[in-house]
Amino acid sequence: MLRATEPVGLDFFARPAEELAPVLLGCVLLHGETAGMLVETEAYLGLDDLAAHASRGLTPRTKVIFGPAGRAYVYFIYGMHSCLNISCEPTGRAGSLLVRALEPLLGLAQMAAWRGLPPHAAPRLLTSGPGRLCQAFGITRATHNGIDLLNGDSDLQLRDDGYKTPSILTTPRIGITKAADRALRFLVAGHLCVSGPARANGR
DNA sequence: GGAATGATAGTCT
DNA sequence: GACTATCATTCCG
Repeated sequence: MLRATEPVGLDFFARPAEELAPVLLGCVLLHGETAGMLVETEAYLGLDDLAAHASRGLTPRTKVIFGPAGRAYVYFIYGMHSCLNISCEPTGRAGSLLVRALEPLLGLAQMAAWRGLPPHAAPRLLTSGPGRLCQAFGITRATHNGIDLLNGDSDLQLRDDGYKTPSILTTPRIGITKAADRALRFLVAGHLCVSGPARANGR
């Protein structure tokens, strides 16, 4: 069932976000006893993408985006939520992917506990949304920002379980006001665990 | 089923 | 001092 064994290589990540985002659908995020498969991502580019944090240039907050690929960029938003990104592009160039939704695979009860939900809450409530999945995995800026997702010793890891996503849907990004017309959101068509309204997702 | 709203704190101007 | 890559709740139809 779960073949989450192969770490993903670094050179694989050192390319543009819009190219990498659809490819990472089907990869597995691993944190201790919990694991989830990526079913929805968004690409954020560099200086010419006004919706990206990195568009304002290098600041203390955005330094991970400009750093090496395959690192976790975790930021705190709206006073209460964390969001997880994966850095890409070679060092010195900005680019990242926002992880918007996962399909829970292992440790569902653990995720529910982190979310403050009953042990058998519906799986789609656990990780469908960037804020939700961070809460379910216990990911915060303080604990995970900047860590190497490709290192087998890391607390949080990204792996390739060889799953080929049958059908990928592309839509504009969600929750932004600038550059909102660019189709840089990628999701597994019709998947139960993607965020947003069902009709727009082929469900 | 869908729209509106409030909570709440880090970051940058 | 304004803004924000969100979520849960509360309405309304």
